Amino acid sequence: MPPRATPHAEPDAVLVSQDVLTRLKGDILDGAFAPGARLRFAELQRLYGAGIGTLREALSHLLPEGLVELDANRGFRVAVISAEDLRDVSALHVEFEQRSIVESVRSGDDAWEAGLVLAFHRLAKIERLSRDERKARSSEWLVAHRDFHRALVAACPSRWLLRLRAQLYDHMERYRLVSQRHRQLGPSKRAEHEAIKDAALARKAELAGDLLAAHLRETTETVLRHAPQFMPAATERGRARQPRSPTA
Amino acid sequence: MPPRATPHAEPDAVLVSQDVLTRLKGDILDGAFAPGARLRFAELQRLYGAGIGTLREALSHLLPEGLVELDANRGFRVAVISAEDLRDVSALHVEFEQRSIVESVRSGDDAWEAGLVLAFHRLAKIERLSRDERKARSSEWLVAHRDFHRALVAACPSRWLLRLRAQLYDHMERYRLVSQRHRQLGPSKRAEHEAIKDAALARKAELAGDLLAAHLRETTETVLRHAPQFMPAATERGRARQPRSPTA
DNA sequence: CAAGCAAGCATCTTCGAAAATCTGCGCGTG
DNA sequence: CACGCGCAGATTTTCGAAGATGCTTGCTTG
Repeated sequence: MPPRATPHAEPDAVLVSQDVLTRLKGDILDGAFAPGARLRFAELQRLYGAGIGTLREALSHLLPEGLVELDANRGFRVAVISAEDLRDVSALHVEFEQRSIVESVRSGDDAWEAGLVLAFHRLAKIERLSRDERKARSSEWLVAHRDFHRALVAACPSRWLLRLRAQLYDHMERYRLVSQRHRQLGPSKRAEHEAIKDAALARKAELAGDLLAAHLRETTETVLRHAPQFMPAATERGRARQPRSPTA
Repeated sequence: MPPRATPHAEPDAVLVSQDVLTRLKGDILDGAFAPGARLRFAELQRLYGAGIGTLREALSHLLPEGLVELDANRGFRVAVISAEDLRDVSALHVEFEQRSIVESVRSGDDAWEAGLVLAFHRLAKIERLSRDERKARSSEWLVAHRDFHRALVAACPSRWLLRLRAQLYDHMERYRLVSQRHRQLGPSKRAEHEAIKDAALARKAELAGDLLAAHLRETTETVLRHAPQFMPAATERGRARQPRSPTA
């Protein structure tokens, strides 16, 4: 599938580079750019309508996050994925989510509760829909899901824990989305989300942490179970050149 | 102190942007650019001899690492520091170092042992010197110290644990170096380093972890004890404009 | 025919000019 | 005198041309 770039989503992005960064990151996370694919400036320029310098800036931003890789004079590539990396990321991610939510529940105030209720409401509204409809509005679901999980841990007092959690969340999201391209949309996790939310609001920190951890582990298991389908298992180094796309 | 940029240190850096990145990061870590200071392109251009685009690329790289901050149309600033942030970073850093070294000791092979012995030797050679001499060769010590700590954990099988550890190490190093500008150079930690190395080579994973954690906690305590001296405690937002430097 | 070499092409990397934006100052006005 | 307005200078942001590098193809040679 030739990548089709996300349209401008946030007209409020003050900087072009920030807007490009957001869209590019989203397109890498949801697999519009396949893992390992080269990111050529000519194509990116066409897709995002930004200058080369601006694109380089956005890609440089993604470099330390581990979403793209750079080798000298050969340009940027989307970071590769592997079952091993997935297990590594997932183990740390589960742990960070758990620790974040425990601390968040313990120190959350009224504003946190309100934010959580709102985020859950938005997510539940989409998750109540039929599978087909959920699929059609998957990008909405993605944002709502992300916001819900962020709302759960938002009151965690450790900025660094949240920061690292966010990094790992991104990578897990990429694995989920890339794998989803090769299989059916799974069943809704509405009940699980609700249980976590209720535990959090009831201030049962440990319970919320355990539920969240189980929820995440299950997701990882699902992805791993389908891993061979979306990880072509060690194709030869460097990947075959992509067939020339249909052009404009 | 007007910042004086690090001279080209790695002639083997293939990309100008990578070279600039290395030097700029080093200069931020050791406080040549004070926390909160604005990073003006005119000045950076003069200091590093690189074009604006290249500088932007390097700064974009430092953005997700949390070493610089960006607000739209107002440019980049060195990330601010605070005792609260230091405690946050330190707690996670200690934990990550401990976990990394435990796993590293458990799965380290011959090559790891050799690397550790070598790194310790290099570090010890500098730490045996007198205080004055250590001060004179502080940049050498910095590299040796960094390499030693990296060698300790190098065999940890989790790439992500190592990656996050490295991020936190950088931030802790900045706190150490910025605080050191305002006080005497502390006593050598040679004995502690040796004890950690010996425990690691003796495959006493838990012991090595505990020693390392204690070593790091002590360092943080020292820095925190001197915090008021290098953290001017909430100067008014935006800081006074720096006096015009002597110019070229 | 295999290996080595060179030209041509594709692509990346660097750079600073031009446009956009912000900040500070001086002036006029209520 | 306080306040708002608008201009001038300072700074950031964007962009693509020009140079540098790597890859491929086709030719030459042993």
